[in-house]
Amino acid sequence: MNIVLEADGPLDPIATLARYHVWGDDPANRVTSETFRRVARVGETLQPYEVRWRGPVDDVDLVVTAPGARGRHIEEAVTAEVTKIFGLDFDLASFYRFAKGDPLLGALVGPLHGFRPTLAPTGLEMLVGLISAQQINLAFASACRARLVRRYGTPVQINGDTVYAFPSAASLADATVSDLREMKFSTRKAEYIRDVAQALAAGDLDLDGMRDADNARVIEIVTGFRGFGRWTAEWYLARCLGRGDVCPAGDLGVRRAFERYYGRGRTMSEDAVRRRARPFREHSNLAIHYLLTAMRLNLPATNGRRWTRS
DNA sequence: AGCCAGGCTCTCG
DNA sequence: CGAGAGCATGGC
Repeated sequence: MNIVLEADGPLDPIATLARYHVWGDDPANRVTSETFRRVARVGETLQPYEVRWRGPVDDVDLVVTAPGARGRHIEEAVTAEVTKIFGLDFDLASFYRFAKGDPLLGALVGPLHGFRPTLAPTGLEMLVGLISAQQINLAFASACRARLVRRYGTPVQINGDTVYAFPSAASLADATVSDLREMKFSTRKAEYIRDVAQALAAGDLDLDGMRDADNARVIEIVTGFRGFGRWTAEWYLARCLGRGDVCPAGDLGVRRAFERYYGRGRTMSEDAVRRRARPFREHSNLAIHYLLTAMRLNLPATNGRRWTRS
């Protein structure tokens, strides 16, 4: 099976996929300088696929090959995953117009032209990633998550590479706390992962149904589970559901980025970040991802001009 | 050595 | 309620 997806607006695949390796390799999302490889879980079927890209940043085609794929629902599932992973549904043109009105964002969008946030293809993968990342440094979080993928996922070969299908809810629901502890999760995190997997397997948590719920309702549902606070729920909204009007202001990285770019190096409280982000409105998600990426790449706070409060 | 890392829960006062 | 301890491990 061979699918070509056209990006609507600019797309820089390397910058977009960087999150899958900068804090450690992800066995479920394999990135090279020319390819992205993953396994889609479609019912009982494990469908490996490879994505390559061609053309300039402003006119990129994604070429998806899925060896052995049969059936329309497999093709639709793979297309849906690629759309999320490459952030194809984000409206960059609209964001770039908005950014021009904010001198600071305006200076950052040039160097990051075509960068898009990746969206997690499945809710379970997002939630497990978020639990992994709570409180600890991202390299350690990535290592824990990778150990979990290798232990509970399923290895699949594609073009000489081994990619792991992310574990199913059922397999994580059967995991014991002591098994998960071996992945270096804390006892509590092990319980959170097992519990949310059991809720999914039992149908007590309907992640698909949350697509139609408003932000407040999603936060209410997610934070109803032990181990899931506002930070987790807001990142879920931003990086899984792709909601534009979300700012995880309590996030350490987000706060540091705001302190550097909007706080002149002075510390900002979560509430201060939330207030400063309010004018971003439906562009909040893209704005914070551009700020976080600018921070990671150590881009200067201004473009030779000084930002002044109006 | 000790403190911090993209949090959250639980326990006290 | 608000503050503070505890969690697990690795890097500095």
